[in-house]
Amino acid sequence: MSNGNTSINVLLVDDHPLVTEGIGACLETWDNITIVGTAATGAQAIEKATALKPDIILMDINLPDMTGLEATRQIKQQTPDARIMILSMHDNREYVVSAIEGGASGYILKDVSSAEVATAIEAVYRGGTYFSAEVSRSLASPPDTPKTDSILTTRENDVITELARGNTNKMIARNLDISERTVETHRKNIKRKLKIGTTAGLTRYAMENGLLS
Amino acid sequence: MSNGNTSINVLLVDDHPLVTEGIGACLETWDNITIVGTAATGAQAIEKATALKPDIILMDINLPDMTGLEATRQIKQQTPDARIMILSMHDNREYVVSAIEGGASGYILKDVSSAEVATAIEAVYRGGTYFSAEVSRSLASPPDTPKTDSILTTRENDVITELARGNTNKMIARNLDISERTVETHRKNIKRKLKIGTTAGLTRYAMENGLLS
DNA sequence: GAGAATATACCCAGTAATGGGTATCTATAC
DNA sequence: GTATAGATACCCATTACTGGGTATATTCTC
Repeated sequence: MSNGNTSINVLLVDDHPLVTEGIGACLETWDNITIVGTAATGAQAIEKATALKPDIILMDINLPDMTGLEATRQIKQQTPDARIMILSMHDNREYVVSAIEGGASGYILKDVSSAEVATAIEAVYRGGTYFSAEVSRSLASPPDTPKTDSILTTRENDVITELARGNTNKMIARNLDISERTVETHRKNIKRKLKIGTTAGLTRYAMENGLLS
Repeated sequence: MSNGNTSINVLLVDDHPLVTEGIGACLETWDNITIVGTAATGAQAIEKATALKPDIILMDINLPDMTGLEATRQIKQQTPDARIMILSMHDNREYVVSAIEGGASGYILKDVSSAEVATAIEAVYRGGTYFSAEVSRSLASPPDTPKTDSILTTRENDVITELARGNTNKMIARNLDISERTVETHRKNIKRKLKIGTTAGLTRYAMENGLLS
């Protein structure tokens, strides 16, 4: 990648000097990346972000005084143009979403190569966002709705789904090709099993359990 | 970025020759990117993905025979290691999520610079995922529940909330210190305004509009 | 074979809700 | 003063649903 680059100034934030030095040494082998500073706490990071005005801040999540996410939020508040990438062991969705919402432009797992980190830095420097592959997968897939392992029978699930869609017993009977009395009976059984006494309650249950997809 | 690169072979998929040629010309100015082929349809893309084995496939969403997302899915099925980036005018969340779920490693808007595209290509080539900034923001933030600004009156909101909690008209009357007849009237007005005919429907509405917090 | 679960269907007397109205009072805007 | 909106309340005939049952047939498990 040699199409006219200037040096990207990077501030490294991590409370482990071994990590800071290790990553710093690796990145400095890339001829358009310069490590302009390091910080071991969130407060230091915030201070040096202002003082050094780095192009990119590489932020660990676990800092002794505050989370990297909180430091990110504060830095983005005082310097909205700051480009912050999170470096983390964790790929869980909540962290990733919080990081993006807090203004982070990247989220990299610590198990990737320094080449990938360097590429990520350049990608973010150019205005995009970068995520390790596992991270973006967890971002795209919300946690499954907990489907109860269902105390309702197949037919009862049919009936509650119909009911929650607003169908009368008469309509449900027609839709499921059974008698209205059967619908009533299923309805009674559903209420007894779920200990829910009203149509509104059953509707809520159906929604909360993903029966209305 | 000159730390030991080989050339990245790129297949361009777009049904507009101007786009294909334009992007192709821009990318070829980067000395580690080679355009090894172009395709104007999904079927061609699938065929050339197998024949040319490019490192990266740059896929437009709108193709004449199938969506770029569908072509992506099929290519990933036959070549799971293929790295596909979507090129699109659209930053909407459904497309982005579907692209990731279909196996895409990147999603770039067509309004970004060729430098950003080249960087994205390299980022994806190295194993990460890349998104234009606007795209990752829409990915992190599910659409706000549309809170209607509210065609229901204050009292009507009270009643629908009570109703969705499963209270009978009698109970609602007691809770709100009004007559049952008034509850019925409010209920009629709510249904008319929302064009929703059933308790189940109103319950769903209440849930979807955050009235049951 | 016995028992349980599921699906189907019915009865009874009662409650709950409905659509289509009507009406009054108060507050606000013009 | 007039018109409108919101809150309150009512009437009527009807539909929808309910709790507490009862029952039969089928399938599966022990």
